[in-house]
Amino acid sequence: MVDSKPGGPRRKLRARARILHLDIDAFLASVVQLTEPATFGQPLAVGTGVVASRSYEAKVRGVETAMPLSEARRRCPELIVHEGDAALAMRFRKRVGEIVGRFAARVELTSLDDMYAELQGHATDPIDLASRIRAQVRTETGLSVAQGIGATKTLARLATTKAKPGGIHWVRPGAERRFLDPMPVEMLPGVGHKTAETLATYRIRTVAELRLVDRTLLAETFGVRGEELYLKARGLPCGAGDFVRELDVEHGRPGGSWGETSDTREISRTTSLWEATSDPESLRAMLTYLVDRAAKALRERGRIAARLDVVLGLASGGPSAFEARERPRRSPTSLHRGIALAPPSSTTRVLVERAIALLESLLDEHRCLVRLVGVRLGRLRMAVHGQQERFLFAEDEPGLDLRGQRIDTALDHLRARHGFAAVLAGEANALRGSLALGRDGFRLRTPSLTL
DNA sequence: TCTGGGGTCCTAGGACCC
DNA sequence: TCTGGGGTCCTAGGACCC
Repeated sequence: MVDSKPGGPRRKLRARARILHLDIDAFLASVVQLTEPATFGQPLAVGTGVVASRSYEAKVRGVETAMPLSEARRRCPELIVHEGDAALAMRFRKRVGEIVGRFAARVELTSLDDMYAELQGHATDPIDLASRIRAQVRTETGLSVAQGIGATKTLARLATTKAKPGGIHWVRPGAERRFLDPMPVEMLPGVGHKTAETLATYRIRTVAELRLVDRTLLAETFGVRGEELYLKARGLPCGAGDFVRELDVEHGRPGGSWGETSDTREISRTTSLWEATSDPESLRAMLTYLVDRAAKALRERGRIAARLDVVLGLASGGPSAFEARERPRRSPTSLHRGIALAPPSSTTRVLVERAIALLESLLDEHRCLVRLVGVRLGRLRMAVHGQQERFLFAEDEPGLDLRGQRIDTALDHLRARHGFAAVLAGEANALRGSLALGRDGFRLRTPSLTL
């Protein structure tokens, strides 16, 4: 490549690229503390089963994220446990995104509580810019943020971990290796439990040690990820994923400067059940509800799905003792079945029908106690607008449900005005009575994370 | 201490076609 | 009647992230 030589255009680009990573401190817990004054200043954990987020006061008492709540309570008996509210959190997140968008060329919202921004040029001191962002977020939302600045996303994100809570850390050009070298390898994004374990067998524990490993050896051992490790250990950008991505114009502010990424690959909705069950009727009801929610999210993003997967999480024991005796093998903890959708669809009625068929086939083959139900819509593509679709396909095209589409359009409008619960899809109505129903839908097991 | 939900990306093996 | 190889798509599963 021409531009790979020293001093070439790519090198210049890299030197100039400046990415800011922003992470909202103790996000879900902070949202609760800001909206429920009684919890302010108290040790607070948000989550169901495990800690999704905890306040500073809980942290200093030894409560950590991802820790089972039982353990958290043991360490901190006065802990207040809150279910959280995903919809409310999303509104806070959106406001933070808007604020950052005033200061940056573009913003990419990556997860619930963090985002990347691309800073323009060298005109402004990045520390000064980050300070202004922090002050503005504090003023307008009450939230505290930590920020990292670096030449790549990886560097910016690692800088943020140094800045927590509430601080700002800039990895200046030229200081990358000094910054990375002492870190344990598992701090590099992409190095999880398994990879760290494998590296440890080679006595590789820090980034400095990782940097001594031959490039081809890494590639042979870890494949594509090995190549990425080589680059990340040097603070070099690895692929398009290390630059701030394009925005979703439709889903973000029209013509605006921030949004979610435009290339969403899949949309899934999953929930644990309040009680494990093998009752096909209640499983169908819950799956119908989840497909309806996922389909709505799909349409909001102007997408259709060419793939649908159903997942069942099994209660301990997996298949029944009877089945285990018949076919002695390690019992699976989950069952999964998927199908390609041709033509692709975003129609609730079509998607529900397919999902239920998959569920039925799983239940026919396995006798099991189910504790978790989920649906995933994948292979997403841009939707063709309804009007055009009518010209492109005949009314009787199999799998294309024009009546269903009209129903969805009406449904989406109705729900935009009166809330999701205004109408429920077919079998989902069976959940009435057994689950609390609010304006935005049923209260599922984990309200802090389920939309 | 034994557990949440929503994502991304990679790989392996099989089906199928030319 | 038996024999090749490559490309592509599909499915299932796993590692990893916050």
